[in-house]
Amino acid sequence: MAMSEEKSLNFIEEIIENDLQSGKYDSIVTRFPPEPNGYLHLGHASSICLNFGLTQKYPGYTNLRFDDTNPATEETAYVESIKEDVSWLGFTWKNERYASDYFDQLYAFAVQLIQKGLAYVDDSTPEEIALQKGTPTTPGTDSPYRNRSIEENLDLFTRMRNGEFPDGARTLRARIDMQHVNMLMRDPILYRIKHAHHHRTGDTWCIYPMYDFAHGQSDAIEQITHSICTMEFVPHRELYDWLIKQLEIYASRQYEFARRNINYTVTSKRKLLQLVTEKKVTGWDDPRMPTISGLRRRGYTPHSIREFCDRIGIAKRDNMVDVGLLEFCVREHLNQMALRRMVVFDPVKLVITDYQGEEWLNTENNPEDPAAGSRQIPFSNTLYIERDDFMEQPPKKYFRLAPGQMVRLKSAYIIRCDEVIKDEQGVVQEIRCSHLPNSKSGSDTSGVTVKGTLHWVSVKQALSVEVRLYDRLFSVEDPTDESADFMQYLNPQSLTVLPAVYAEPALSEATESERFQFIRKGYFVLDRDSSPGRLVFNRTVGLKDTWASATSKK
RNA sequence: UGACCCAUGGUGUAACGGUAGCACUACAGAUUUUGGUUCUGUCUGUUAAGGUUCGAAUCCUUAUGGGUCAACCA
Repeated sequence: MAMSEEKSLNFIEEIIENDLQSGKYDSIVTRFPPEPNGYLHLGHASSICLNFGLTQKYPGYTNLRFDDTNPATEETAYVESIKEDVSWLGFTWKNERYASDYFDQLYAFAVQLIQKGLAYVDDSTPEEIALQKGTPTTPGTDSPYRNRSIEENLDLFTRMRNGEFPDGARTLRARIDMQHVNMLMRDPILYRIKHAHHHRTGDTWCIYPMYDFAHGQSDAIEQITHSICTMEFVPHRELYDWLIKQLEIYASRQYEFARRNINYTVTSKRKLLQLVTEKKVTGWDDPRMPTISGLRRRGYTPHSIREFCDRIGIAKRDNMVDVGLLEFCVREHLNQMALRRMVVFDPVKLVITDYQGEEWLNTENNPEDPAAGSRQIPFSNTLYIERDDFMEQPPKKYFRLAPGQMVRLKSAYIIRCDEVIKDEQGVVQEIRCSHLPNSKSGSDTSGVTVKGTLHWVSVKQALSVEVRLYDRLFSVEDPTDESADFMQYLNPQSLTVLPAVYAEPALSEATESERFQFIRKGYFVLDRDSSPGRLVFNRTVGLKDTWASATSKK
């Protein structure tokens, strides 16, 4: 008998299982450490799902830590949005922490290093420091201030803290090795002077620790067992470990995985910010943005994003994930939960000449989920159907309406096209049909089978709503390709607004928490721009359309 | 002219010296009151050359290709 399938572990899970089995740890602690200088995006989702997922799978917990060591770029508004996004994705952090919580401790660590002769105050200018650094292929040179006495360093560092020097006048540097092959080990800057207001500590400080003197130390303070980051931090690991050793603090370990790249989009805070500031999108939560808030507004479900992160996995090699997988994940979830509704985007009038009056027909809300129940839809002899559901001269295998051809109207009757009314330009104005009275859905005794089923809306009860259709933001797979500025690859057709389409009346009660499938059209969600008299729907993703892809190929 | 990281179908990811598997995509077919869903099937892969071994995607060497490193950013 087949055992329950054993899911293979990613390399970080393997490390953790080894650590747990060897007794190195009884439980683990991870952290998600965003800098509050922008909104979270799909790349962060991967890290969130990894870090939080690990402590759901293994004993332990995950902290949310804001890496707020640069007051120039960070804001409380970003902190709030990050918390909202992590929660929305479905994760709960054990402790909410800030690197700025540790500024006193970090300062004490720096003093400790000075006392051990492992750090010094440098008066060099940024240009001089850059020169001293050397290049990856040539060794660096010592700063003339490298051999100051411990007393002088202590005095200068205190005065730096006391605000006696202007921005950039001095730095605190680790005293390691200017000849080191790893550039990061060439006396890295630990503290810089910045007379700036911090979103949490206000004006208490005018010196701020650099990433390398804050991140690992915060990990140690929180006793993070597995500090997971992306591959570009690999060279930092040596410095991370050096500081642990010299400071004699808790030995957190850093592990790196490759950042997930997704085609037809960008996931870099800098580029996303540029899209916002240059008004190429309406904001961080524009439904075309790969931000969590954008995806949320677009109608993505937290579950579908988690599923996506799970499927793309974690590894160390460069990658370019197909955005089609994200779309697959959301379709899969929405198919199970979305309420079906009928909406006609590009209407043409259809009259059933041998039908009188009106009736309300019963139809299921979701064929995948009987528990979703059913609703009533109004039917009459004057309807709207999609213009492209009719062709006067249909190609082969066209299952829709054509002169003399029969189709079923979803949840209603089978009809046959008898006559087409056109204007002087030859544009179809009205399609006249007759119906099979005994073909009513649920009680069909006609014995007739048809290949096509069309969605429709009764003209008299039709609701007018706005629909916004989104396409990928960029028209090339890799907009970050250096051969041109990424802005040049923006897809001019990324947004299509249909200000007035015709919807069945049940949609008037739509709420933002519901998801809809407009039958044969795609998945939609109510946008917050809606007002009582003016409903706006965002298309989350279209339905798979094998007919359209087959016909476009010809 | 250096150091470090990485290399499995079109894409993502497994195989831990012993049958190259899974998913997405694509393409067929069946079912279907959504050309959706579901079901079945098909195509496509270990960067290269040496070496170790009874046996190599896996270990070693070299080459090739991609990426990272010279912010008082994170």
